[in-house]
Amino acid sequence: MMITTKGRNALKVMIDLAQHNDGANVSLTDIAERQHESAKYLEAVMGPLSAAGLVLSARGKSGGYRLAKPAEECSVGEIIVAAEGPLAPVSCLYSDVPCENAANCLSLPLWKELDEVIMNFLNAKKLSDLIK
Amino acid sequence: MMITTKGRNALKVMIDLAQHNDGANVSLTDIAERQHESAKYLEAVMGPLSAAGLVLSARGKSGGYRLAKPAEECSVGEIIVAAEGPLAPVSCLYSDVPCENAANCLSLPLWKELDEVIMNFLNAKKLSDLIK
DNA sequence: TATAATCATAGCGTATTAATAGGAATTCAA
DNA sequence: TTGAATTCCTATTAATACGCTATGATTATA
Repeated sequence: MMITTKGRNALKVMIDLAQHNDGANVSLTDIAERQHESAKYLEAVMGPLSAAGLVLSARGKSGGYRLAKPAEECSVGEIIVAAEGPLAPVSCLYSDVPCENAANCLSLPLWKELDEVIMNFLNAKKLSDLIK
Repeated sequence: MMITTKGRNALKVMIDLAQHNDGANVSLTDIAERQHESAKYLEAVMGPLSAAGLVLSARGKSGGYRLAKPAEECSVGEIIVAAEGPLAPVSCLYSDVPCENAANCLSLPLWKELDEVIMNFLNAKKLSDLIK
């Protein structure tokens, strides 16, 4: 599986934030209740999103999260990548140790193209497209 | 990862078969040697390809495998699907137990589109495109 | 100062994957 | 008819990733 529940839940949370995007902080407790998820688990989901600068977080009482930029400018691609890391469809791509046969591998160009096709699609989709 | 080494090796073997597609049977021992893989492991790779009708197999001495149809008519998509099963980028798709929230899931249409984008790309690529 | 949050870290059970192993069945050829 | 070459079948193992839970520390507001 290329996009795991981690990425799916990240998108779920971002959609929820986009639907309650009135400038106020939205707490994980609220999101968890609406989305039927454990708030504790969502914490793990938010970390990377926050680190990537996709959401702004505020600690303490009446804290929570909110979108760092308008939903029209936030692509599904950056959400998924933030949550899961580069989602290469094949482990050859983005590998620490490149395949020693890469130079004469007949498949590698194919995988690169596939990766581009996927990322182009996901980057073109914006959060605002999903909540219509 | 969406396409695992099983699928990658399946494609590798199919490329090798396409490069030695003179009507004679090609044994796994030969392929394994050329591709630096264990022949035993490749056996496991061939099973699904044979079951899917992508290759023809002949047992016994001077047996082996050969392509069931010209490389121009064999798509990368069918090879990968034969080797790995439906490669849904997200587990929601092609799941035995559909998500009970599917009816009002805002992400599901996105995942379906993504799956189409991927399969359209892979089905358009033919084995002959890779060996040029 | 009490409370409501985010942040950090560790752990566990399950499933998947990659790869190996041993042998059975089949076919051809000498 | 025997032997060698080959595909087929079924386990098994080791490693890894994933989903999720749990515990507590830190931070900021009311």
